[in-house]
Amino acid sequence: MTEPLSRTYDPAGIERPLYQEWLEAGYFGASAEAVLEGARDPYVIVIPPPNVTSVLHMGHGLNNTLQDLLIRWRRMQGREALWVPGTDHAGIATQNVVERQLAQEGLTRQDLGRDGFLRRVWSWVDETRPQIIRQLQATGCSFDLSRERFTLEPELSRAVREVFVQLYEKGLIYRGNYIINWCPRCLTALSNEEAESEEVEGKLYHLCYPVPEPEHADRLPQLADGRPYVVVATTRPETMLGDTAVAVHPEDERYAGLVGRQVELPLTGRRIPVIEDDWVDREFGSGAVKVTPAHDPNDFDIGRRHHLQEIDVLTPSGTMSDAVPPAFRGMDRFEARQRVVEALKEQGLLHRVEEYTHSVPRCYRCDTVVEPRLSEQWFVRMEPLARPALKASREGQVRFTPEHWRGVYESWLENIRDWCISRQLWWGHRIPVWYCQAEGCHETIVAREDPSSCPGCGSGSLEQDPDVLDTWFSSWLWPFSTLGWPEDTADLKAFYPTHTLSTAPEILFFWVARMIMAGYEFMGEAPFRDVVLHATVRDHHNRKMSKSLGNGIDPLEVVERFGADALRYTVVAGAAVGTDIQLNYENLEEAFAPGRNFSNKLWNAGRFALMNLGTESVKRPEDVAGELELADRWILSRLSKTTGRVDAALESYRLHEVAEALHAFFWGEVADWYLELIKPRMQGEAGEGSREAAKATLVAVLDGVFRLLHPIMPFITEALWRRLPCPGGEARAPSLMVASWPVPRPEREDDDAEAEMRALQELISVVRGLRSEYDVPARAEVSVALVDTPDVLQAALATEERSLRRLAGVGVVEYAGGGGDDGGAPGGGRGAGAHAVLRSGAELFLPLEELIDVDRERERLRDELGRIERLLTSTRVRLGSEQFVTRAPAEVVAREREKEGSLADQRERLSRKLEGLG
RNA sequence: GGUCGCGUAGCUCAGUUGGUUAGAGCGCACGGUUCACAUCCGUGAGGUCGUAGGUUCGAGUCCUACCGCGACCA
Repeated sequence: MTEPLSRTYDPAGIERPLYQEWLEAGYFGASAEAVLEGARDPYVIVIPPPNVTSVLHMGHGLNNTLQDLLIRWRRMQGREALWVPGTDHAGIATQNVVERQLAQEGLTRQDLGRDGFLRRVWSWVDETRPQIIRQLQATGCSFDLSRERFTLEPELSRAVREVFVQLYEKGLIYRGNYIINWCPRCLTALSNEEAESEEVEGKLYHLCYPVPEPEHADRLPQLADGRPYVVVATTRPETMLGDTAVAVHPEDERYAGLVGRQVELPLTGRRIPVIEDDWVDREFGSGAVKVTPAHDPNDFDIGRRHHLQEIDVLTPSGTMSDAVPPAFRGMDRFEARQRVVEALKEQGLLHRVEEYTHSVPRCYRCDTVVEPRLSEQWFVRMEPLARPALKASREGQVRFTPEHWRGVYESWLENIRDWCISRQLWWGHRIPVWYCQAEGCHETIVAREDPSSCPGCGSGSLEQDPDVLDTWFSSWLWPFSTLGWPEDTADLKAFYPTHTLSTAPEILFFWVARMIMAGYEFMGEAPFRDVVLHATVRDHHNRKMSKSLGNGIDPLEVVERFGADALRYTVVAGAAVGTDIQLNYENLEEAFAPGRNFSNKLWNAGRFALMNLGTESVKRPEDVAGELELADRWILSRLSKTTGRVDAALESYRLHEVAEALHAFFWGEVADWYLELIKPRMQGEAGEGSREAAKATLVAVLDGVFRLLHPIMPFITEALWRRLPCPGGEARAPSLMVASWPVPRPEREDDDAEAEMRALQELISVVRGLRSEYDVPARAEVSVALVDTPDVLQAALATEERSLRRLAGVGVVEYAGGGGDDGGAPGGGRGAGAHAVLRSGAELFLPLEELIDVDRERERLRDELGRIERLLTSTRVRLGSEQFVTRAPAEVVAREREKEGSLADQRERLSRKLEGLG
C-alpha cells in the first residue's frame, strides 16, 4: 500500500486493506516455542468471550479497544504477545433467542425434541460466531485467530467435565434440596448472581394470625370477635399459604407465653407453631415473622434449624400448586397475591397495608421476577475455593484497577455462598451424572467418559441427568481451558498464567472471582496478575446502554462512518480510570467528535508533512546536530518527555492519559507549533542546512509519535508511518505493528530550548490576543516594541524572529533597553497603543493609533494589574510566614520567591504603563 | 439497612504521593478560507473545585459532619 494519500481522510479505504495485510503477514499470531526457548517474555490476554447471542455493543467496543491497545503496546515492546479470542455459548440467553425464533414459527423446543432443538441452536450459532469475530476485527483487534475458542466446543467441554468430576471426587460438588432462585419464564434455576435485585416501590402487608388458645396471649391485641392475634408482615402475601411457623425472638417478652403454642394460619385451616429464633429482628414490624421455608432463603434456614415442614406452594411456571386450598390452585402468583389479600380483608385479618420500598430479584436474562424456591439442584461448595482467591488479593498476587474493586471482591469472597450450577436447559454442557435405573439400585455415576453400565449392579439401564451446567461453569475455566487444559500443552506451559484481564465491573463475581478460584484450584496459581475493570458505557442521560431501552450504539456504524481509529480514540480518551463514559446515541457526530477530529488532524498533518518531505533521503537528528535550531531541539525534547509520560501511564493502566498526552503533543505542539515554525525552512528559505535539520527532526518526531499512537489508532498511524522516509537509508520494520516501541531519549531533552520556546509562544499568543482585542484586520501587519527582553526570549528571537512575524502578523520589531523616560513606549511607540507585560518580564507595546480606545486599554490593564496584585499578595502572605519558610521544602520556597520577584516586576511595569496612559 | 464511589467551566470529565498563576474535549461568542486540514485556524467568555467545620506553613487533593447522586451487597 504505497499509492498517494487521498486528499481527504477515508477510513474505510485504509482500514480494510491494512487489516487484511496484517492478518496475512501473521503479525497477530504468537509462538509458544519462542517463549519456551526463552527467546521472549510472554504477554497474554484472554478475551472476555462475547455471548454468541449478541451483536457487538459499545461495551465490547470499549473493552476490546483497551485489550488491543495493551496487546499492541506489549508486542511493540518485543514481548510475545498473545490475545486469545473466542465466544461464549451463553446458555439461557441463547436458548431464549432460539426459542423466540421457534415461537414465530409456531413451534416450541419440545416440538423439536432435545436433539432437534440443539441442532437448530448449533446452526444459528454457527452463523453468529464468525459474525462476532468479524465485528471485532472491524475495530482492529489483533488477536490470534488460530487460537479462537468456543466454550461449548469439544476441547473446552472436556475441561468442564474434568473439573466437574474432580470437584465431585473432592466432595466439593453435591446435590441437594435447597432454596434457589427460580425463573418461572425460563423454567430454570439461577445462581444468586443471576438474580439481579431491583428496588421497587411496593407494599408491605401486615397480616393477622389468630391465636386459638387465648390464655397464653393476654398481652396481644384482639380481633373484633375477641380472639387475640399475632401480626406478621410480608411483601408476598401469597406465600402465607406455605407458612409452617411464626418465629419470634427468644427474648421478646411480648410473645414469651406464646412460644411452643400454635396460631391459626388463615385461609388454610392449618395450625402452625410459634417458635423462637435469634435471627428474628425484634425492632422490625411487630417482632413476629411468618416462616415460609420453601420460598424464602432466611425462612429456609430457620426451617432447617427447627425441622419445619417445607410446603412448596408454586408450580415451576409460577402458578399456585396443589398444596394450596382449591380456591387458589392454578392461579398466577400475582393474581393469587391479590386474592389472598382480599380474602384476608373479608375475614378482618388484614391489619394494614403500607407503602414500602424493597428490592425484587429479577432474571438477568429475561427480567421476569424470580421466585426463591425449594428445588433439587447441584451445587459447588465455595468456601474452600474462595480461601486462596482471597489470599491472592490480600497479598497482592492479583491486583485490581481501579483499586477500590479489591474491597468489593474481597467482601464477596468473605461472604461466599454455595454456587447453584445446574440449569433446567438444553443448551449447555450436560451434567456428567448418570442414575442407575435398575430396580433397587440407587447408584449415581459421575464420570469423565460416558458409562455404559452401572458399576454397582452392572445394569445397562442408565439415565443421564437431564440438566446442563451454568454457563459460568465453563467460563470460569477460560484462562486455561483455552490454552488446552487438561492436556499439558505447549501453550499452557508458555502462556499461563496470563497477564491482564480487562472486563466490565458487573461480572466481577460472575466471572472474575470464579476464574481466580478456578486458577488456584486447577492450576495452582492465579490466572492473571492484573484485573482492569473498565468504564460502563452510558447514554447522555447517564442510563446504561441496553437493548431494551433502545439507547445503544452499534460500533460497526461508528466504524463505517468515522473509522475504527476514531471509535478507539474516543472511547480510550473518554474512559478515565474509575469513571463511566457517556455517549449520545442520538448524535453520533457529536459523541465521536473527539476521535473523528483527531483522526482527521492526524491525517492532514501527516499528509502535509509527507508532501513536504518528499522522497529524498533524510538524516537522523544526531547526524545534523550542528544544524538543529531551537524549534528542532524543543520538539525533540518534548517527544522524549511525552514518551516517558505515555510509558508511565501505560504501565499503570491510566489509558485515558495516554490518549490525552498524545493528543496534546501531536495537535498542540507538533501540528500547531512545530509544523508552522518549519514551513519556511522546509521550503528552503533558510538554506539547505536548516532544511535538512528540519526534515531530520520532523521524520524523527513523526516516527516517534506514530509509534506511540499506534496502539490506540493502529490504522492511520500505519498508513502514514510506512510512507515516512527512512533516515540514513536504514532498514525499517515491515509494519508499524512490529516496529519497536520508543523509549525516552534523555540526551535529547533540553530544558533551555523548552524555556525559550515557552517565551516565544507566550509572546506570539499575547500579540495575537491584543490584535484580536483591538480588531486589527486579519491581514494587517502590526509593529511591536519590546523592552527589557529577558535572555530566554532574546535567545528565542535571535533565531525565531521571522516566526514571530509570520505567526503573529508582525512587521517591524523594535528592541529597547527600557527604564528611562520613554519607559513603556519606546521608539515609534510614543502614540496610543496596546501594552502588555509578559510573565518573563518583557514589556510589549503595539502602536495602534487608529484602533486604540484609551479607556478600554486602561480598563484592560487595570484588570490585569488587579489579577497580578492578588497573586502577589497571596504569595507574599505565604513568604511572610516564618513557618512556611522554615517548614516547606526549600525547592517550594525558592519557587515561591521566584514567583514573587516575577509578579512584583510585572506589577511595577503594569502600573507604570497605567500611569503613562494618564 | 451495610459497604464503597462520586459532586471541579453550560455539558462530559482530567487534576498520580498536599506545593508553578486549576486544565482538556465538546458546546458557545467574535474574527478568519489561494496553495495540510471548516472534521480547520486564531481569539475570547465561562470555575468562591457540593455545603460547613477541622488538620497543616500550605487543601481541588487529607479528616469529620451534612446535602445531593450512583453502584454493589443484604
